[in-house]
Amino acid sequence: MSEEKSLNFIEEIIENDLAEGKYDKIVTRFPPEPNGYLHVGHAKSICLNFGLAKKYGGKTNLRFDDTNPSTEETEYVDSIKEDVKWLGFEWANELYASDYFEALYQFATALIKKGLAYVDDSTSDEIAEQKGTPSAAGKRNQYADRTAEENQILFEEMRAGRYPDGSKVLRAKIDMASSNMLLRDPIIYRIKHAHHHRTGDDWCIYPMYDFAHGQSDSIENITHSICTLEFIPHRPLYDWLIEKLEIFPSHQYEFARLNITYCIMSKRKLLQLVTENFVSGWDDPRMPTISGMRRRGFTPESIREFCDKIGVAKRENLIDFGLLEFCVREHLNRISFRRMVVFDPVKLVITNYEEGRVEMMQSENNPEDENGGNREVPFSRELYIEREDFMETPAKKYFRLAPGQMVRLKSAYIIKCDDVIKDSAGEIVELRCSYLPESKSGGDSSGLKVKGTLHWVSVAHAVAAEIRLYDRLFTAENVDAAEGDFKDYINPYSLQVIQTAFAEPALSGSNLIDRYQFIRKGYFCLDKDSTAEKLIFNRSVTLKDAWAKEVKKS
RNA sequence: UGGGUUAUGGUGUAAAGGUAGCACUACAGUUUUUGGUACUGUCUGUCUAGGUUCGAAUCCUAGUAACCCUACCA
Repeated sequence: MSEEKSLNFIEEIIENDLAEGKYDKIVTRFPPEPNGYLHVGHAKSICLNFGLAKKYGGKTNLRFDDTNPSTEETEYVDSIKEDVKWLGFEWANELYASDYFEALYQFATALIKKGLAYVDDSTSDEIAEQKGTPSAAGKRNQYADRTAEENQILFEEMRAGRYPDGSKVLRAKIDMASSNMLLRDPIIYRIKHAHHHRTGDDWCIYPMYDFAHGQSDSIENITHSICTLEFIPHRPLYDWLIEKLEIFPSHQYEFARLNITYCIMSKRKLLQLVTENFVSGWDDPRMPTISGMRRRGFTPESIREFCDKIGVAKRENLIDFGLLEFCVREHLNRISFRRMVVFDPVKLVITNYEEGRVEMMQSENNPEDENGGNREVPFSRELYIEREDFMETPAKKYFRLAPGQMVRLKSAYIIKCDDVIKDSAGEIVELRCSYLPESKSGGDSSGLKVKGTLHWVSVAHAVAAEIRLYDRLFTAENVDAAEGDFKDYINPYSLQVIQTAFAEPALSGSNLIDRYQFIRKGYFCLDKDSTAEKLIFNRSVTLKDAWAKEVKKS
């Protein structure tokens, strides 16, 4: 059987907890804030949280962390649900931090009663000032001395809308001298007279992250609350609140977020790319968003495989984008239909092939799939081949077409180039070739072996298509570490459009879910911009190209 | 002389005192009607300096580096 895979540190913690009988079942959650679209970094978290529950027989909630009405929208909620589902996961419950606003308010009241929270009238500047710095302790102000009764009344009045935004906050009373800034009497409620996408105008005070997240975890009996490294300093506060509130003890564990070369993973920056029109939208195929990758033609299987391969640990990492591409190719190779499309055509005439004759050639849909079947490809006297597949004076080791040189036309005949026709500018306009009738695919009795095989499309049967080729969105390997503004590193050539490529007729019936390999070109899928009149294909990823490497070397 | 976290090939990630392994990348080859796929092989690594031990990536001591923490964001 398969060798047992080593556990990541979170799996180890869970297996220990389970072995000790700390829990019967584990409960995890995926807690996005609905203020942007999900990206591949979220995919890592989704695969982790849902994957753990699946592996250890537990469940996972989808919980929207919607405590800041000024940045959150229903559009984002909808996109997040769609993306999680598309990735192949099912949540046990669809929940919202805003469902708990009343419970959270009661928790705050409990803290006030215990003398562990107070209403502070200071301005935000004053609060920042009194907070000190990492190396200098903060100071408590006179508001911290208010009685529980006074705080209770003030907090009720805050809720009732008696005070304007920013005039008062509720703070936990912990330790202004703590070396952990988050324990220096953190703000847990602020006044925001803002319309919330779910609770409307019911509230004008909203809990802060630290007073919502852990409490929501606790309410849902989350056993393992998994987040990223930057929340490590929040853990003492997370634990403090649970302890003082005497509620279900959820525990927080932190792992390193995903970074990928030539990508940005900050929602703020991605939003900027969208609003400033550097890309066509959140689902632009160049975006590292789940919706972008979906439109690009990446499969959920390949993204899950990627998340599995990158592992889970606590050290900062920068994953090679090539690994994602590898996972995409690996899956697409198994499932995609092979088709022929010529991007940059040059006409090829087979002089000894009868005019008007058309043969339907059989070509396999997928050599990786024995049961994949064949499709028919029309062959005739006039064809298009790729301009780069001919060289008048061939480079060494070039085994494509050249004067006097023979190649096979994929699933058809072996041909030989006899003549090159140029226009007055010296541009090649036509290649005149002859074919070997006895070399037909499937019944080749020519005895000849040729090194090159070319893809082709019959001129008379060609279907026009637009092709969109994508390259990395940024020119810097580590965009976040690069000097200056990230927008300075946007790759101006990240999108290249081929207006008119020529496709074999089988492609005319394409639909959005089909995946293709355009032979010798790469993996492609239909774009949603396609119409009945116009086919548009996105390149998901190129094929590995040994010849390109060879050329680069010299 | 603030606190916290992390250091293993080019990139990730394993090894819980006992052969430094796996994947990607790179390179070389075999097969091939895709210069694809598949297959085979090769290169490259324990942050530094001491110490404990028969034996250290792992334990101890002292350094070094990177990242995080001073939002009424999450």
